[in-house]
Amino acid sequence: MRITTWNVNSVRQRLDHLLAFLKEAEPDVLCLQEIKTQDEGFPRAEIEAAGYNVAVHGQKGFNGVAILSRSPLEDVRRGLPGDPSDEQSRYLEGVVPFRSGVVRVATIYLPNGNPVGTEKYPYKLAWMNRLIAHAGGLLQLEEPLVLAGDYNVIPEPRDCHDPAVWANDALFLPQTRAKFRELLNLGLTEAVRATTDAEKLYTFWDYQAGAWPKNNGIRIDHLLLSSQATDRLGGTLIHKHVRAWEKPSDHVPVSVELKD
DNA sequence: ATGTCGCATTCCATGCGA
Repeated sequence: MRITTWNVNSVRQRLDHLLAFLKEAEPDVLCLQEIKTQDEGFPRAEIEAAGYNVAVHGQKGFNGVAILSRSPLEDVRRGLPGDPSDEQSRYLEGVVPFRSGVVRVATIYLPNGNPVGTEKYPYKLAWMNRLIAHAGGLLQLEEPLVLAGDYNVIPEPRDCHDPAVWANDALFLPQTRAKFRELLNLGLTEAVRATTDAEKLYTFWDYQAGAWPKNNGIRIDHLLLSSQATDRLGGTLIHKHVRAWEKPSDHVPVSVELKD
């Protein structure tokens, strides 16, 4: 089965691209981030007409996540546990059938954290701590698990065009990358790096300063797999051509294939 | 490292968050 993550930067602005991508790539599950709408504004009918079930955790204006699935979603949980006062919609999980059992899939929009020096960076680190705690609990289920999303983390220097530019950025600070490693060290496998050592693999290109034509990108959209999912890992794909579509998102979809 | 985009409101311009 194919599981894909995509930060669409407004699902309503990107509906044509979304429907074209579903038809082209035929993902079994598509995790969306930055839908930038409340649940009522989500284009549910159009997506259901394309053959997908929908689970949404929306928010007015910013953030917002969703999971689209060919099979009905079960055990849907909205929001990341650990802070009842957190009102930002950045996490949603559910399970879908896989082989004789299920695969659990989460869509994640991890806080950006910039500007560093404001309350935004501690919020990012606290959110990562909550994700680590929650992922640890999910791993105890010992089932195939895919944590997919926009992590707003550049894991290593080779994951950006020019590391010097990002040295003091919340996406690349040593503390950010250490937290990301802490998550991986629970026993998760980052699917793209498990399947390729290629250089200049990016998933995001800024709208500004000609970043796309200069291939001045960063790799921040990741799929993290439990051991039970990693055992079925068949391959990964960064759908780079989508960035060249007219009026694109600044992120492109990233897919993992799990062998049936 | 700033050549852009999308959202909301104060609503035909500006501030905010990427």
